[in-house]
Amino acid sequence: MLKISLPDGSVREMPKGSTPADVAAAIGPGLAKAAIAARVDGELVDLSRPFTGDAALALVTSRDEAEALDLARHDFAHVLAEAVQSLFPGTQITFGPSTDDGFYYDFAPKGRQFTDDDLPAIEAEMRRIISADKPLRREAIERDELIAQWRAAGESFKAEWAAELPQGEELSVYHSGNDWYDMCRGPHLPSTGKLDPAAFKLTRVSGAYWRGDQNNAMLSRIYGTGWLNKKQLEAHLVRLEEAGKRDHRKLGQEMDLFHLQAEAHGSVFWHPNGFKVWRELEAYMRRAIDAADYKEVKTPQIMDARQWEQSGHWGKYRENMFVIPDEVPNVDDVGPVISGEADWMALKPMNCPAHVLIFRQGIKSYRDLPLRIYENGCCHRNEPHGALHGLMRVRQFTQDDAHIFCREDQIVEEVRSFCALADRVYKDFGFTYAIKLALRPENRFGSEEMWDQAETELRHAVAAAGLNTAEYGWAELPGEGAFYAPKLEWHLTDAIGRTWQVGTIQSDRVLPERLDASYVGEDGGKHRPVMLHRAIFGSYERFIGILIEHFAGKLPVWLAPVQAVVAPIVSEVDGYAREVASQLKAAGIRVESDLRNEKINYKVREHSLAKVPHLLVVGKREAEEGTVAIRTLGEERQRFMPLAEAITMLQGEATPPDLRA
RNA sequence: GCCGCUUUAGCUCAGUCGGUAGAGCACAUCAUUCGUAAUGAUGGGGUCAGAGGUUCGAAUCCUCUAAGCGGCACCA
Repeated sequence: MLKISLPDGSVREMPKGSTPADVAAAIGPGLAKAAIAARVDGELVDLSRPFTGDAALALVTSRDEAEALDLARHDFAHVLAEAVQSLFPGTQITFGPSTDDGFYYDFAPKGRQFTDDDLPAIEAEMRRIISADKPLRREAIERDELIAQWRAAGESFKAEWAAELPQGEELSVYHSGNDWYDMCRGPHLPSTGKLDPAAFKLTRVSGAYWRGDQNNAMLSRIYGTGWLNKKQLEAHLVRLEEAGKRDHRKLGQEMDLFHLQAEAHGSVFWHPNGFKVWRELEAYMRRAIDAADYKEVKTPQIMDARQWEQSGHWGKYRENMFVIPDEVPNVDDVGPVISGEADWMALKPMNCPAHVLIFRQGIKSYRDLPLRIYENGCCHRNEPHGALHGLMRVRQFTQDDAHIFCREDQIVEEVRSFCALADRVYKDFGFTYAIKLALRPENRFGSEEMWDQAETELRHAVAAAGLNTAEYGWAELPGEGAFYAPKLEWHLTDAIGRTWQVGTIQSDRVLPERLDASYVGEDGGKHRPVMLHRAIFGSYERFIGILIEHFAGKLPVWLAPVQAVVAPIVSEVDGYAREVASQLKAAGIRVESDLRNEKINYKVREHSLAKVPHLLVVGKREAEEGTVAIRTLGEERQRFMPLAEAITMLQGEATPPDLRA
């Protein structure tokens, strides 16, 4: 007999060969029905997996939501694969995991790729398989035998994969009924009928490279979202819809902030409203860097290719650079082809080399360090076309970029104080964040010792700032550093839980070396400074995009392009409305007046949709009393107050957070 | 760059079987002076993304190009 201990401390004796399902049945029919998997000695396994000895057992039911969701999504992926192979014979299966909100499966289709139009039929077939309540049965199988089976079945991707698993390893396949199986580690639900046929939806198709490598075959990926029940699915679809309403591209158009067009694709046309937000951010950042003893500079947009060669960008980054010939073209030659030998220039993709060139002017002493050089640096990068996305990924952008030149022994303190500065900034905008350390990538400059040292310093600095904790989502990301330095990364969490990588600080010894930056030390000798690359917003474009989505367009008053609109009810009080507007303007409020011959309902609607924070309505009563009726965005009530009081209130709200008492 | 889809008025979109382009909003003019999410009437506005092809005839079918969207890959 086996001794099976349960979470409540009790122990059950079970015959050899029995399974978690047998224990569930022994406890009661209700539990037997509710159980979907088992945790045996901490490991999640099938209900039908026989015990191999005495064990601690915890039965998993749909109340264990995290496990249940993952199991269900994994099963949905299998059902999807089975459905596709049944509808499209000859399609090869490859790989299909669960995701944060559902699942996907990658197929190598026969003939053509799948399209959205295929989804309804596949969904219907999936529902049929679920309704058929097919038992999911695990079978252990020896590796070479499975490879032979996959080859015989024409499943070359599966065979390739199995062939890379260790020789002689026992693998497992899961059978769905008697007519379909897939290689899988498991575990799975006992049968397809445990899935709710109304709790999933196929959402889109896309291409995906086999094993994520663009040199490999392009597969056809089908995405779905999957849940435990219909209610959860519907709640998820509502969340998607809400997220769609925050889309900065849509809000940017509605609020007349900016536009993009084909003739300058990947570059932003900032409209007057959008640029007001930009200017407010720029002013905020200037106050921050002035207070932190940075020196602001402005450097050339275009530099000679030889300079980029020396910095290493020509070798490592040229694919992403806009390169132009350095010659005055003969007017007659200016046509589709520019021929002849040309020296090359390139638009800067980064500001760092230019900042080193400023550092190099004149002799620097150790007394000058740390020297913090800041620039609102406009960079151009020729990004892969498929990567462009609204304000989030553009080809021309402006970074809040700075480079701190310092001695080795100043690194930890500089990084620590940067952490404090970044913390202050993100809190001013209402974000929480996580910090990650991106470690050396494969494609890199510099020695192993240098990377060891740089990575260790950043770890120390984060520890000194007390940020290497779970609270700050501390994690290390192997292989994700820049080609010249490891990076600390700040990942913001927005109002609906999405994360955005914005800020970074990187400790770099490569560029000072390549561009021969040096300072005179206390010993009178020449020394190499370390260069810390750092940004907080990342880029103005992207940061504004994130702000728009975070606030769903309802920017805080200090950032709102138009902070208040004065709207008279009858034209008789236009004069008073003008007076109100002019007093607000004199008080530094970004105000507009809406004197159009429209009903107040119309004006309320229009300015609400435009997300103006405060609408100041004035009628005969207000004009007589010298008051205003304030309607604040998102509220239906009105507040009546004397004009002077309203001005004080608006001034308070319009004060940037760093200037508040 | 790769896979799929899309592109019609300033915006959102309709346009059947290939027969010569429509709505709402916006805009303009006129009327209306109104108390918190759309006042009414009238009017102007289109090389149907671009190029080529099939056809008596193309927004519609085919090819190419460009851009956009969703992913993949990329992301200092």
